[in-house]
Amino acid sequence: MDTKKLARYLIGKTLIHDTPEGRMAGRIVETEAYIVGDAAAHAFIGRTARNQSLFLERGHAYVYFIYGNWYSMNVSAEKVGVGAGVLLRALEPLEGISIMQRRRGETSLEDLLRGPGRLATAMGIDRYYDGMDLCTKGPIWLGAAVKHAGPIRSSVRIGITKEAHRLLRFYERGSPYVSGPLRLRS
DNA sequence: AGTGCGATTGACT
DNA sequence: GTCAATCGCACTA
Repeated sequence: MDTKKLARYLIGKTLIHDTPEGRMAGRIVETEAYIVGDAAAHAFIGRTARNQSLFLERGHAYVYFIYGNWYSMNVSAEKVGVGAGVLLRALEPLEGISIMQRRRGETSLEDLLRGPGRLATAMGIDRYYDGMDLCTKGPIWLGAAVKHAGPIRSSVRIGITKEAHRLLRFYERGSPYVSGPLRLRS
């Protein structure tokens, strides 16, 4: 499975985080692929202290800090030594909603996990989780789909300038929990 | 040691 | 719709 396939595969799966406050879980409804040779990818410049988790075996967390305020989470996508990942851009709230709302403020269900920075804030994800294996049950992991996913559509990626034309963003069509402008949600 | 900028968000016009 | 905030990282010297 390559990075692009993983980005599609992850739609509908769940992200679960167990904390002392309780369990939080969300259903992945939007992803973006950052593939090998992609000038927009963090791994493009080669392995560094910051991005080394992208070079781990498929299924590990790469968490980075951006714009002085936000964290975003990726799933490493290729075999060891190859840098590529899938950015988690939006989740549908499933469990631990009151915990997440406490972290994010009094936001609607639709805005709670809509956007990479928002979902990381709500789920309590920071650099502590960087490098963790998401494929085995631990503090944070990826679970099976809880319901049948709707049709998956692709679009240009959001928030980047380099290689922005590539159709490497994937989302569940019609989901109210997807980020981005309306034309990129239907 | 200094510089420029980013896989975003929230506040404001 | 526009725009500032904010700081870690990569790069230059």
